[in-house]
Amino acid sequence: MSSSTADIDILRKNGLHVTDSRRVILNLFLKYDGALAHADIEKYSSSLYDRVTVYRTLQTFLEKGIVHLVPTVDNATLYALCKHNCIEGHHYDNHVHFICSHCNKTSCLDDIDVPEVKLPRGFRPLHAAMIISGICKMCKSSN
Amino acid sequence: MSSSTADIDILRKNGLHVTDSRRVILNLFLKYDGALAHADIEKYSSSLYDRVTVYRTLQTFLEKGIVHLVPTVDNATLYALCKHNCIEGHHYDNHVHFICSHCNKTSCLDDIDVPEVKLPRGFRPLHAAMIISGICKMCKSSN
DNA sequence: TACTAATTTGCAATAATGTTGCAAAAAAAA
DNA sequence: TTTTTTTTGCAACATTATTGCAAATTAGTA
Ligand SMILES: [Mn+2]
Ligand SMILES: [Mn+2]
Ligand SMILES: [Zn+2]
Ligand SMILES: [Zn+2]
Repeated sequence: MSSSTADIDILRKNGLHVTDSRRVILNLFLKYDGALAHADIEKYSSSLYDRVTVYRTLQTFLEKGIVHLVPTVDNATLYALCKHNCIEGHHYDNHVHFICSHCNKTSCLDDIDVPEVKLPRGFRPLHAAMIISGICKMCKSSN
Repeated sequence: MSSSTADIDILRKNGLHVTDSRRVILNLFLKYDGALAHADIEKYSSSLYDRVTVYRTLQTFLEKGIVHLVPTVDNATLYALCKHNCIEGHHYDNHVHFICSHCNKTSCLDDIDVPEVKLPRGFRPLHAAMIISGICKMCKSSN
């Protein structure tokens, strides 16, 4: 059985050294289709790595444009894979984020752009984020 | 000179005991037109009250519907006065929030509703939040 | 006003989350 | 294999927030 090297490719493409922790954490994102918190990563990676290593790995992924921060309403720090053409120093994350109040999963709706809004006179917008909560596809269909 | 009792009225109307800290903190919100963080309150109230008292006061105001939490992109906890008909246990805060990247002030755009968005099949929306960053009215006009 | 009951406050302890410096370990290059 | 560079783990520290409890304050009643 040949194991995939998609993770290695992504690390190499971004000029990062290939290390155990980076591979494991990146694979969590590749396998789980949704946003992950630091605590999730500690849990799913069986506490193999030091907290600080996890923080630093996420920070590195952020800087390289491998993941982006997900806006939240409850002050949690969430990370999700960038699926567009984010590069070092600049993210292109203007999609809507959805959080399910049933399963608590936060998803990137990568194909739904944040809509334009007409602001009061004098306000100049530069960036917009949108968070929609409700019941997700999976939870709705499993009823 | 007769000092206003708007703050006392609000506290009474919400069935809260009238105390020094509650009056001072509520007046900060009434005078400052924007969102405040816990640290702002400690600063502007001249550190008169214990941190814990400030936390508990904000929590009480939240529960009564006197203030609402403001969504942020940088995981800061911000509070702003409810200007609509929020009541104990239920907020009606579906307006857009604007954060100025110049003066850093966060404003409630109370008259701008969060727009509807067409979601992928299967997602059922219950609530939506929107945060727009850019240059605010004051900063733009003072150039 | 004085008294009483209920609520609120301040303090100390504790928790959760995140950051920094530095030596040891690991990865990449030579 | 050896050397150089990067990454990791650990300890210490910082910030933000929560809890229990006794003292102080508020509101209602006599
Ligand atoms: Mn996203
Ligand atoms: Mn608001
Ligand atoms: Zn769900
Ligand atoms: Zn401004």
